[in-house]
Amino acid sequence: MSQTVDRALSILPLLAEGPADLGQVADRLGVHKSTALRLLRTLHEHGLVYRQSDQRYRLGARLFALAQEAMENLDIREIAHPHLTRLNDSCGHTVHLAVYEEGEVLYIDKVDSRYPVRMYSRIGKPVAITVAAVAKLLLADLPEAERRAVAEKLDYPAYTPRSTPNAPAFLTELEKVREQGWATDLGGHEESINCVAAPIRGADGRVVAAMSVSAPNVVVSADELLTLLPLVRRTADTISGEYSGRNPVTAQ
Amino acid sequence: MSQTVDRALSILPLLAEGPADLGQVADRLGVHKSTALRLLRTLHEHGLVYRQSDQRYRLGARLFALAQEAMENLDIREIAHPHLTRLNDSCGHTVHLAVYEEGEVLYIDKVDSRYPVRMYSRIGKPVAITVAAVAKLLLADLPEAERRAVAEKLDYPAYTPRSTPNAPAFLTELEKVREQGWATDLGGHEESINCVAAPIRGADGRVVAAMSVSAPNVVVSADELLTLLPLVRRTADTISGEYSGRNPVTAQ
DNA sequence: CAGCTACGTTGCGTGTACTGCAACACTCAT
DNA sequence: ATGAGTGTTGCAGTACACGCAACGTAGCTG
Repeated sequence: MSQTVDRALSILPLLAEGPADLGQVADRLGVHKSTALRLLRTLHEHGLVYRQSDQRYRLGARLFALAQEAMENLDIREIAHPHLTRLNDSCGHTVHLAVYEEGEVLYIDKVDSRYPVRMYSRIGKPVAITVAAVAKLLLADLPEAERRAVAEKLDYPAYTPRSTPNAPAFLTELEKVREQGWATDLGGHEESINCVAAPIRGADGRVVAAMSVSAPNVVVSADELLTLLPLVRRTADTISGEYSGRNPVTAQ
Repeated sequence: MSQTVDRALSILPLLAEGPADLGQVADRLGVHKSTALRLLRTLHEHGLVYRQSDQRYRLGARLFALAQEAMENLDIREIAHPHLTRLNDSCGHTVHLAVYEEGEVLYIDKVDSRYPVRMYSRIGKPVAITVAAVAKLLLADLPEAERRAVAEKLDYPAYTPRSTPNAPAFLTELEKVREQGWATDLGGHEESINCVAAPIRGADGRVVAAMSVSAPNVVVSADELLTLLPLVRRTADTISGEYSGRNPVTAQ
């Protein structure tokens, strides 16, 4: 690995915490000011950092544009989106699409026609991985070894009394999810929110993404939400079929 | 600036166009494969690129998280948001918030309660800078020299017959906008869409952001939309006041 | 206003760490 | 099997990134 690049890239998460001046950056990197300056200049030239009027540095605009383009290029999202909106039309609840990447699960799409939700507050943000229904599906499909490794490394925050408490409980839950081919989150993240989720598979049967429908208790009970399961699974299967290049699938 | 970092960062926009394999990256950088490999590995370690199952590289998840955090740290957005939603409540149209940064104008917030718009398709995306009302306001406030320099460098795509045709036309338009303290886009980007916009100023009077209300012709005529101008300007002024720390924030 | 400190910036010699080469390992087609 | 196409590794030479020290410029303080 390249030392110089490594140092330069370490600046980004540092600036993500908030603006910093040259001295602070140099200190936290453990390098001389002149070195930090050169790195910052290079980052600046690529638009990844921006120098605000008080001369301090913060993350730059190009970052948005890149994240943007990266998102647009995810073909799963492209394919899934119309199906997600259609599902949303017919049930009215929030629909999420998520993928797994290197120990993290992220939402890559969301449809919610009812409320003016600030979408970017979730898209791209790591999911509550130990409780979210989509996370369970994505992790359940990992190879045994990796699954256990990831499960061991995670924190298990007790969002609610129903949150997954620890790694063993999580692993047995994943096993169950794996068997049944779908997952739920019943008040595990927020007391009053329930979700049902189904996997989207590639041509080789591996899970490439997962989608879920979420609704608060006050609108529909958990049991009522579960009646949507067949519809969710059918939608996921349709997307799977289209993603694999097969003709729209009628299986359920 | 640093050559190594420069090369590494050049990989990012390259991958933004779509996934690429090692050879392609090396070619487009004009370096040896082993060099490209080392750079990619470093980027990978920082989560900025991801290696998909077919071994090709694409942009990684950390990018979203970073863009995310950068966004959250923009205090203008924080302050403006409740005012934007309130404006949206009272008029029902789409409301945008945008800032200028290094030759680009970007939307950093958007409220649209009516339709299930895919918000992220605009947030963070560079604005049609030659025609958008918010862009005119932001550019109009630049120092003479910079304004001209930017105007000269721009492309002037003819989105519609009413699009700004060239740099001189743009500069006179900016002059007008500067004088009157507000701006419009009447079908300059999309034939049937009109916008009115107002500037948000910092304590020193400089324009730090701009906000706009947009609506299609079929809903309200351009004249009708213009009747909203006082409301838009009042909202912008309120935000300006709060941003400058003048008016202490009152409980909502 | 002089003197101070704190900060960003510049030029330069030294030596590190980045580069490109060449050889290797591997997967697919033919 | 054999070949062409990948990605990967170790190594020697040298470009280039590093830290130093000196300078420029603010912003305080007496």
